Amino acid sequence: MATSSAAALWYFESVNLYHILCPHKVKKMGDKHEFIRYKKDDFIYVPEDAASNIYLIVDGRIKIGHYLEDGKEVVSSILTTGEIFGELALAGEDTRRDFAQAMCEAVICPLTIGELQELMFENKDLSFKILKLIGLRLMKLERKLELLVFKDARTRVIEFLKDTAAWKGQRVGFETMIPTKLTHKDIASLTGTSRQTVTTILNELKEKNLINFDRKKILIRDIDNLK
Amino acid sequence: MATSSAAALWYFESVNLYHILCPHKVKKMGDKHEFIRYKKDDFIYVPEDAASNIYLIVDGRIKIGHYLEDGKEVVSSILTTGEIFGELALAGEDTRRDFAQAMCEAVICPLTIGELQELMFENKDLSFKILKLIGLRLMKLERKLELLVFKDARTRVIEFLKDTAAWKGQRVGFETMIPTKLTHKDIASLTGTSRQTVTTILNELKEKNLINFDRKKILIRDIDNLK
DNA sequence: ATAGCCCTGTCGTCTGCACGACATTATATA
DNA sequence: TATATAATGTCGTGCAGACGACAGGGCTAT
Repeated sequence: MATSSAAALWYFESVNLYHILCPHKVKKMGDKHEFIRYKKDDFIYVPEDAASNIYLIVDGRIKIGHYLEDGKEVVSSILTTGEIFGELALAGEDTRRDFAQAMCEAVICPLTIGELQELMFENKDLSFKILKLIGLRLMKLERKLELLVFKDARTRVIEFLKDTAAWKGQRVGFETMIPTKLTHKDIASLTGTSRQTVTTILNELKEKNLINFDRKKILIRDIDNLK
Repeated sequence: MATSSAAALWYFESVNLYHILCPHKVKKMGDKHEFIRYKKDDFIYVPEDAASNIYLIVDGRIKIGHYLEDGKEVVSSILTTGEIFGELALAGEDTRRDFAQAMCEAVICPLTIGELQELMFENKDLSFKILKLIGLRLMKLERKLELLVFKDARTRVIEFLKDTAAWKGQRVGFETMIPTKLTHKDIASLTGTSRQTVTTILNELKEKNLINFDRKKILIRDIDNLK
């Protein structure tokens, strides 16, 4: 179908700011190359914090999410090395509405929006890259919304697997291996389903020999025939 | 609650590009001020069209949405005078994934992304405004996602009424009047519920004297006590 | 006018899946 | 190596809300 073949590519595009930013930063700000190290479960920021930085993940896994009034945690994404978060600060967010938390030992490189805006003034290409970055986030979110609202739990989990496979998986022949420490609870939160449902669906897929998984990885037998 | 009082403002912020763009356009491009007139149900663009323009609504109401594989229409928003659409073209969208359709006679001012990028090169402020515009869309979408996924149908409809009231309503004393020709089906699509459910909820609220409505408007008695 | 169409209102029915409860098995920690 | 803690697997129950069906009311067009 046109929607998923023609349109598939944009979805996995990414804007690699890391390579653009870090050299600049080094050049411009001397060797003030700052890294911050976080321990497991440390928060990089929490709601109501001033949104004064964006962050590049140098190493580790970061969970982005927020809390509902009843205290329940909602995970909106889990990011790893090379990815960026907190970018809404650039688009005018003044105080954080979400939180960012290290899921393990992590190293983060922060950039103040001041610095970044300065860089953007000089480097028009960078401005467009950032615009693209945020636009991409918007498109992804639209897709997620559609998935969550119009598809049943099973489809949501499957699409999540496919997306993750395309994003982080290593393909060998027909099989795609996703190294991941995501728990069923994480997947549930990411797909807007309950933990039990995820367990059931995953086992059903394993049963049918469409996937296999253990606590360290998920293996998709044939990504094009997963449905 | 902190979430809805402190954070309420950003949500209704808008970036008025119209006033920034049109003068520029006039100055720069001579009097090549182009307007296109659409009749009811005309499409401004449809999926797979090249995404080469962004559009300012001069007059009329435009529906933005897309189609599911089964042909069902999903409305993502309904925009009116002064608002902008198609802005993802700026962020790297090459072909449209959604459609834009006139809901009545409408006048639209198109700008090619080429033109706009030129303007952005000269006018840094404009670049930031656009970044902000897209960032704002992103935040709105995040809110919508949360609403759709974690709230029940009743809350969704109520929040929709509140948002729309804040956005387009005219407040007189305690009452807020929303002039609108939205059908229950439209509201259903916008809130991710079924038409019947919308009808029922709206009538329940009318019953309780919290709102009143007919085919032309919705009247909210006391927006702060609507729940 | 009058025919046709879409909008609104109100039923039941049926189902996906959340959620609690619990057993079982891994993993972290002492 | 033992023990606490968290992750997984599998029930049953309950219910929000989608959906089909149909009836009446209001626009619109001819």
